[in-house]
Amino acid sequence: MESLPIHITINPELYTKNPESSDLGKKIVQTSIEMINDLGFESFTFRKLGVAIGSNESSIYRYFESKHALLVYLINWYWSWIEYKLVFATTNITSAKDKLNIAITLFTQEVKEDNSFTFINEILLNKIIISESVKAYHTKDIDEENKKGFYKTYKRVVQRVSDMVLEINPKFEFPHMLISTVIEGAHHQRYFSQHLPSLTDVEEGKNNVVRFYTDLVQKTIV
Amino acid sequence: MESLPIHITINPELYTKNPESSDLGKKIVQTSIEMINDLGFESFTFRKLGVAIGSNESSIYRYFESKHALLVYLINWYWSWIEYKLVFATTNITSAKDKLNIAITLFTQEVKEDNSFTFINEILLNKIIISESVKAYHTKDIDEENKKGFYKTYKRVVQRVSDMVLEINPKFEFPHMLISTVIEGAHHQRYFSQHLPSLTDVEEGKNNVVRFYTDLVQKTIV
DNA sequence: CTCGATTTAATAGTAATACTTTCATATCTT
DNA sequence: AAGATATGAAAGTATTACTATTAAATCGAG
Repeated sequence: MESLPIHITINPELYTKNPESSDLGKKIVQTSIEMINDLGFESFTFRKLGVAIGSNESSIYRYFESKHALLVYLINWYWSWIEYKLVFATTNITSAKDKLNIAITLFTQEVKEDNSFTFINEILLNKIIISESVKAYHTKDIDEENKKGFYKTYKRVVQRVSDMVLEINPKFEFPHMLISTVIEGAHHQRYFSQHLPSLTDVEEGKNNVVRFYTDLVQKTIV
Repeated sequence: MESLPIHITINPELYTKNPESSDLGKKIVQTSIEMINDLGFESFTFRKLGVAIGSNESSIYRYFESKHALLVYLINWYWSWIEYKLVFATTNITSAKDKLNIAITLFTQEVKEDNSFTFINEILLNKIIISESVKAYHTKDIDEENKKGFYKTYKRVVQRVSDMVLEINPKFEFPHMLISTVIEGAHHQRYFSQHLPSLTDVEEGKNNVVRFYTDLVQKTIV
């Protein structure tokens, strides 16, 4: 699975010029991931990115109209990638319970390998999702952006897994709540384990996040 | 309970000058809550607040060193208030299960009344917690601020309720994860229900958030 | 290989933000 | 009434998040 030369297509509304269409574009995305990780989203600027890649600020603006737009692009890329992994990993598996467990693991485990079939480092991107993604959708423009389809990929992933829940228990009332709780919850737990450890029970090498949410889902949907 | 003239004390590290010590200070806090709700945290500025209260920007800086500091103050006020309600509502209740249910309800229900024993509107403050609180602790300075005790109140509330979980099932491995998942999850669900409804199953007047999390906790800790 | 189109770079500029500083004035305290 | 403290007014700074203009480099088609 990991080495297939797949290609992730991103909704053209999410960029001004497709960053995949040029070396500069790829460099922008690739380096922005590193810099957002290092500096945090607030301290990251297009000016600094320009300096880092030896390119001009104004050139970056031809690809993304703002750093917010770039973050939204990255988030969409991430969810497209997760969706691909999800579909691939659950194809030909008949048991709904097995499929659901695969999905929960995918959402809650730490990303530890960069498949490098693209210019995007998935380990770092996962870290950005954990630390910065809430900033993308907690803005005053959320409704407008949602209308434009900026969060479609994420919503589609939640829908797919909610359907698995309903396959197991068609009477379960809150499948979307459950799945979005697991996804956002797992991100928070990873963040807390680094910065506010007394809010969590994560222990090195014990896979607690995956175990906790897997168990929680199984018990809740009965 | 609601009409007791209680007083909430805030850690002095969280302000430069105590806003409760003057009319101006109270007006700053009171009006900032309204403005953050109206404008969102990003568009809210001390300059705008100064205009709104007919006071000078520089005077506001004498109370809070930045708008981030003000947000952290508000969050702490909120958690102190919740802690008070929690302790009050669970005193003299012997059943650990009952206590836990009271706590979960407190965390997940919408705040609908402003007790107005203070200058703070708790309905609006709850909305700020839902929409903006993640911005307070998703910053590069989190570790430093955590060391200074900025998030102590929140952590103490989580600890109290984790202890209730352990009272019911002393072998449960992940009490902190469970409680922080419920708290953050409930905030997300409220936010999603307004802005990204396909990520949730909230319905008007059906109390779904409370029901979902109450049920989830009961099943998970067994 | 060259002409025209496209892409990128360089430079400058703008409005707003998030403060800081200084000094004057008002108010409150004893 | 004097001194201390709180607030206001005004100006200033560095940075941000862009936009605009023009020139240079590069690329692709005939």
